[in-house]
Amino acid sequence: MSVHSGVPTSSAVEDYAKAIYALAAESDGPVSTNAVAERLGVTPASASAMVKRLDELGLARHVPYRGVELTARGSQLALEVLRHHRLLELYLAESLGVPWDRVHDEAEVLEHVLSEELEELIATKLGNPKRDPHGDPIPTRELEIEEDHTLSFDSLEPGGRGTFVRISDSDPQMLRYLADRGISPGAAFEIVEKQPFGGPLFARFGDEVHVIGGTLAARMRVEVST
Amino acid sequence: MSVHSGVPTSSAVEDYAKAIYALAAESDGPVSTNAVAERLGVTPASASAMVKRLDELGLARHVPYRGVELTARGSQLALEVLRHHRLLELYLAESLGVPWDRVHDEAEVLEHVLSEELEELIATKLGNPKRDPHGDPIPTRELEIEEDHTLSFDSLEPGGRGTFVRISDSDPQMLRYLADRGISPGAAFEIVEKQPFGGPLFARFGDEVHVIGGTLAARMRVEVST
DNA sequence: AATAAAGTTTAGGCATGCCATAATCGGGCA
DNA sequence: TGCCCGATTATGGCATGCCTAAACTTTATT
Repeated sequence: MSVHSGVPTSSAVEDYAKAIYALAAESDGPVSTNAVAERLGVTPASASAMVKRLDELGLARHVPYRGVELTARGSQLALEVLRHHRLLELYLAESLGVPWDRVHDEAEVLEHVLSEELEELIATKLGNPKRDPHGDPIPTRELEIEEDHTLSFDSLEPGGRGTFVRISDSDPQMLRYLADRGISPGAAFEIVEKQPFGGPLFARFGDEVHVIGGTLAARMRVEVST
Repeated sequence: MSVHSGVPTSSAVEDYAKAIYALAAESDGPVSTNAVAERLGVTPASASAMVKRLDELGLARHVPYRGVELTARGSQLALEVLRHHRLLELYLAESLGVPWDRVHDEAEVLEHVLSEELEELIATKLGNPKRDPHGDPIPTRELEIEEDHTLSFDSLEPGGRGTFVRISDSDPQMLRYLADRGISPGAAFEIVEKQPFGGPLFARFGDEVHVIGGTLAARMRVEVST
């Protein structure tokens, strides 16, 4: 049990704050209890109870049957944990050589336990980086985070060009799949073709044309060239 | 909740195993429930309940009114956690520059959360060290630990010579106190004088004679020169 | 508008792990 | 032998965090 902004928080509370933060970013407006439950792999009943607790702790505002929204303090907590998570991912990969697709799970555990002192030492050692190995932005010490102006890969149309920026870090298999094909954050591409009816995209990365569809295409975040 | 040797263990269980292991090493024979309670800062009632649980888990054998002893599995668990703890201490000090007297508290938390994979990477990075920064031996991957043939500093008599090996790692203030005076593990000394009635010892470390008594002298472990 | 489906919350339980109080046991001393 | 004190345990309580089942609200369909 640690304390952030005067609020006693457990791992569970931190995970809920993170989940609500992430869901709110994906589709703004209040977040449904069910969505939270699904994301965390608990039953809706459990989520409902915890959401109520976050409300009582002043971390969120919950209107029954309507959804949850984080308060300023709740967002702060989420960003604090996010900073821990992403710093740890980068650190584990760079300093300890943990494989790219394993860092997420390790960080998931350590993030709740990292002291401010260690956070600071790690950030300094890494040179206060702005992005983790998945390309996700790392909140600053002051908990400011770079705004996301990426699009999902599968929202692009033929002829579109851009740069692959990141992928949801909770999908190590996707990371490995792309890495195996030589596609990693920073890779430039051009959409060659798009199959209708939710079909895959054909995109040129360097010399090769790759076929990418399904959930993978939906989870890939890209920055379009103007 | 992790799993060691087929037994599901929580941080609490691991802490109890560690405590019993340490107490058994200090004075062999079965360990009293009360001693465990005191070491962990819980009431005897709580310790009694947990000791019973360790028994049920097959980690210890507890004979009411007689005391507790770890089983083979229990010792294994304790050594596993000890290995985590000491590797972490060394790693934090060496790779992240955490001050010598802070590493214990950080390691105390992280030891319960360290994955086998990370343990292995850290051990390799450190070159499979045999001792942590306090001079305590680190159990091997196979959980063998170097036998302790040290004596407590205050058991020595004038004329005795030896090497300061380590100090209980749960006393950062003692560590700092000694470090401030230029005394660290490996330092050779000779006992100059010993005050009677439990008084302090006068010992020469290098050129200087230091006066050391009380709990500090009792906690310092030394190796005597033959 | 009535009803069905989907989403949400409440009620009741279970396990962990801590505490305090109070009953009980065991060994030493008179 | 009997008594007392300290160690041990039993009992009941509290908080976290998860579950299932059942009740309830909202939204969609007919």
